[in-house]
Amino acid sequence: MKKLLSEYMASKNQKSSFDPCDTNVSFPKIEESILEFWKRNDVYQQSLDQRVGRERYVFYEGPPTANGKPHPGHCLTRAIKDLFPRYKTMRGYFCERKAGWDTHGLPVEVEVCKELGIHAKEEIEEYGVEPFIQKCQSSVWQYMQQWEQLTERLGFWVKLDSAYVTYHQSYVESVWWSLKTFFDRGLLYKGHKIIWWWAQGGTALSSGEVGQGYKTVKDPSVYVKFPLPDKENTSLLVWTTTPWTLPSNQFAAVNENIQYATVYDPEEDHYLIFAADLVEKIAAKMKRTLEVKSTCKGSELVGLNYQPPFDYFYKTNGNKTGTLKSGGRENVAWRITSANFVTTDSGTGAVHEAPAFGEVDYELLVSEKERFVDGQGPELICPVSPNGKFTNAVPDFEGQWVKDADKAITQKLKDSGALYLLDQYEHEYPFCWRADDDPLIQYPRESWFVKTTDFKDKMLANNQEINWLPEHIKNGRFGNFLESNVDWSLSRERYWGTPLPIWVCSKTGKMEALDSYDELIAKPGATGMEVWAEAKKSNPDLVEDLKVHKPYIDAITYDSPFDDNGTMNRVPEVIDCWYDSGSMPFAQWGYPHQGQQEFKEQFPANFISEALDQTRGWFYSQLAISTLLFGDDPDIKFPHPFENCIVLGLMMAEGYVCAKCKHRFADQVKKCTQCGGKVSRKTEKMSKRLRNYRAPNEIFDQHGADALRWYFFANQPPWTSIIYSERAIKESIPEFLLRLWNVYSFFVLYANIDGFDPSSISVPGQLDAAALATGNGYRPIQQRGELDRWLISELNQTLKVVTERMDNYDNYAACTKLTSFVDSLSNWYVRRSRDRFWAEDKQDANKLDAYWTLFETLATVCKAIAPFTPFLSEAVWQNLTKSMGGASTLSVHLCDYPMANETLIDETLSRRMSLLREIASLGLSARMNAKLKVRQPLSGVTVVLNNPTDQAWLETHDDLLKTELNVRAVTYTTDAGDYVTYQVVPNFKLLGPRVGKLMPKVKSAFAAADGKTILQSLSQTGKATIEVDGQKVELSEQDVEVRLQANEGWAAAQGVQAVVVLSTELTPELIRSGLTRDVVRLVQDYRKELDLQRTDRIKLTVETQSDELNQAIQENTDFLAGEVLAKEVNLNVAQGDTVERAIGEHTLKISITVAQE
RNA sequence: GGUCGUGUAGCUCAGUUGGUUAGAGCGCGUCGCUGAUAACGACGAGGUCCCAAGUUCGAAUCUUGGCACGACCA
Repeated sequence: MKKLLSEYMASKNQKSSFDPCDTNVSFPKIEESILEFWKRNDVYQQSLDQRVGRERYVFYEGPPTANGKPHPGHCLTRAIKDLFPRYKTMRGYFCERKAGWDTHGLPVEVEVCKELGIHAKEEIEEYGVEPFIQKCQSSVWQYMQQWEQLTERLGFWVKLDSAYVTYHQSYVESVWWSLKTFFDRGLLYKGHKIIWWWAQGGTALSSGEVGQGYKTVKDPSVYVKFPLPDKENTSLLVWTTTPWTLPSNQFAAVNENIQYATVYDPEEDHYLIFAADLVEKIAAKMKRTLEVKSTCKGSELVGLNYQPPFDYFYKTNGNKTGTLKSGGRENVAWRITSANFVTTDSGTGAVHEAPAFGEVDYELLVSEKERFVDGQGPELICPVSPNGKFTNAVPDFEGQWVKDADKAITQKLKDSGALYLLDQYEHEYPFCWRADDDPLIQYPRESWFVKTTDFKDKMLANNQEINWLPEHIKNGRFGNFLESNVDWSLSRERYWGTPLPIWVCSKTGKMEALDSYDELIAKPGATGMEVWAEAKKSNPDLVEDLKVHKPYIDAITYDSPFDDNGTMNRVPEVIDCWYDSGSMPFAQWGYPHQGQQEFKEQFPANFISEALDQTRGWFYSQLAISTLLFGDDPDIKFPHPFENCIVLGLMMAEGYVCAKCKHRFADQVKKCTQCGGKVSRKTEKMSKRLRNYRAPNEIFDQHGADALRWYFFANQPPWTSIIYSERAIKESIPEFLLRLWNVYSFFVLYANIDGFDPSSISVPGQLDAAALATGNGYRPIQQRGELDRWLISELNQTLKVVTERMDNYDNYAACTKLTSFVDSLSNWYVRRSRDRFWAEDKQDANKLDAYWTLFETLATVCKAIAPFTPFLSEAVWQNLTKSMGGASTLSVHLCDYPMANETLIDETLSRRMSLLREIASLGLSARMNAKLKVRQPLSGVTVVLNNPTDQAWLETHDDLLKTELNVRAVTYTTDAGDYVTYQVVPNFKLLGPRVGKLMPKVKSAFAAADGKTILQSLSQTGKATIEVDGQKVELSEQDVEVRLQANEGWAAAQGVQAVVVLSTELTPELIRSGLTRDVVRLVQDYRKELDLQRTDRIKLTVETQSDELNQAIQENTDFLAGEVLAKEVNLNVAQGDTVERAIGEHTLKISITVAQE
């Protein structure tokens, strides 16, 4: 029955259908050759070409910045971005994938500054904007090669050579077009914004930068009296930790809903108003007794005027009033207002407001301003210059750095009697991350804004139509962010960015926006183009795109259309680089100056995916720009510019940290190499600084791109945070990739031995069912054996689920299904079919069925996993189709995605087979429990089913169970007598709603009742009753569930559907049979020890004093000889090299000599 | 401080509209197989489903309040 390896060796010399495959597979090596194959045949392009004219599936690439090395997080993004376009392409869509690069912005400038060893803005100016920009432009491509390499190595199919680049002229002009549109529609305006300002460096810091520089510091904490003219001898007690902002005070804020107390301070003979909850605390600080005279709600204080502690502005404007929109007049400043951000957590419950130096303060000013008729409200007071020093508006402190002035200001408050209490306050305060000792200040700067708030409702409506994965992003993080939308602060006082395309008239200050370079230079009186021309002349390598950048674009001026003597100059700002990337839906085509057709066909995107950190980044910038630009167009429906968005989780690194010295290790170590401390596992944020992750290339080289991809796709839904651990990646290989590979190599091994030749198919193509049907010896599925039908049924069931899940962007569930199918394929189909592959007759129909079934399954699985693991599937496909000499589809990636043929899904068979597998598993479990190893044959098992429906079918599979369980007989019974107790439990789902509160009592009634009686009644009459509290509850068959309980004293195992009971009685004959198997095992071990070839035939001598063993071997000589390839078996005195072994109490000596052929 | 998310086995994670025996893989242990063989397979141990209260006949699942962690924002 078994085939000799020598035949296999011989078959190698014949023409074989498949290249033999190495069981010691190296996936990385295979992948390299597949990459080569794809490149040679331009397979990606072919996959597109064959879909031209089909419905499009539009993918937008969120542009990465290539000025840093790619890290594992980028692998995940790129893997997901590859998966769905590949899948959709196979499903028949036309899916072009244009790459893109984000190139502008502060991070690029910072990199260049680092390289130049400078950091302040002045230093950039000193170095020269022109060479600086040129450096930025080239620095952007610093790691380009690594990015392209990663992209290709990961198998991310994307058009790199036609990538869009945000600094390209066409891109910039497209962005200009959108800005001009906004400008012309009045959506672009200039306003103030309070930003974190590095005064010494003269630049703003982004929130990310600010976040890096927090330090714990002690600041003065001052409690200041703000006298209330309307209340005699009474002050509002106000608290601040920035005394330097007091000269700029404009309001005091209270919370309308907090209770405020008027307290009397006998030592000062003065009344103070502050939050009632804080009276004790402040009294304690002052070490005084404060008497509460009355309390009131904050709302009663709102509107009162006060005298600020400094009168630099108050003396001229203190009594200024303005007309309210609601009618009436009110003081424009130095008035108590309400603000709900005021709390009693610290301070006094009354907050000093200096709108110039606090973002919330500023918002308060803006909302105050809105209450007044235009032009009559409060104006911003800012007596500090951008260098952080007081101006002459505050003569007492003029020229002092504000933080230094804190002391003098506090002293002055003391002198004037305004200071009530001086304390210290410890808190976190931001410092410049580049100049450690420079505290940042909040400071107002002029900035250009996009009026996104006008479109809030439209953006929300647009958002509602987007399919977010995970769903909670829609109304959670992203929705909330939209709800609290503020106008987009667009401009940056920097150098390397898209210039804001607004030109101002030198005479009138009137402005216009332009949207192309050609339009600019064609303007009447346009001059300054020579600056670029000269730069280009002296360095012909300069890329043409730089001419639309600073400083060249700034050099160009033209005659003002607004005033005959005026000149138009560009405003100095560049724009936020997020605006660049958010414009890609149209700017990637240079729309509308060019690419109108492309835009029309590829807007909006069906699919995008980025990580969670893009919520306020690219996801928002795209949605905002798109909604503002196209939201009013009746022809463009929501959602746009993207329909489905997978929001990826953040990637964590697995590391090991020493508990003692905090030293970090990438690999697991037993003890800290630095201090010998205990090292424990820790997952934390990936960080370049900690170097707590392995470079992607190392993973590719050791485990391969498919391993990494499959790990990403199959181990968790993509939106959970993913731990990037080499260990985990490695461990996920055997479960799927290797298991599939083993099945495949098993197939190749035997197909070659038997000369199975699939090239008999007349038109192979994609090896679909119709093509296969023409093969030699191919029989329709229905005519094949049960195992084959079962496998094909499972296969189609799998395809059905996988396509359903993938259509819902659920790659995780799809992979789970594929994994379980490959498990069934390997551990049931192949395992149970092995002897068919070993069958003697090469033309045996049953054998050919096995080949065709496995071949079809492998080919189909190949196609099904192609989007997930493109390399492995290609490698298998190439070999499966090798013999067809080009008549089959060139690449698996040019195939259509396999769809389920539902007529081949046999649910009954599927159910039965899983029952059979369960019984086998129970049998093994019972053996384990009874400590009866599988090698020991048993006389039989008894299977007790709790539902006899499938018994007849099972009985036809006795042989299978006999082999699996090594028993001589299998019997089924429904009356298990002593083995089993029937337990009848209520069907809670059905009975629960019906009996309601009676349920617990029903439950105990069931427990008390005799299961057998109920079952009998049910099987005879179809119903039964059970008594609860004197009430009768009618039961139908659906109302109960039967459970079997294996009784004590039997070697039995119970499952959900059956109990399997072993016959444990061992006859001498059974024991001898088991002993023989033990001998086989020992001999095989010894063969291995002797390094014998698997094909070597031997002469075996066994010497033993045990009569029983002698008898066993004599009875089973043929079996023994067959198993160990022995030409002869002797029971003599062992000679030559012998080993002594024992089986239980039997000892034996074994000697082996290789038999000559 | 706010918002969002997460908390289930040693680890990484599933868990469908609430239904009473909570799953998978890895790891670990025991064993098997030795013609897929530097593989492979079976079985097993391991859980206060973060805590508490509530709703319900019934809660890992729903509600509320805590706690812890993470992210974003302030």
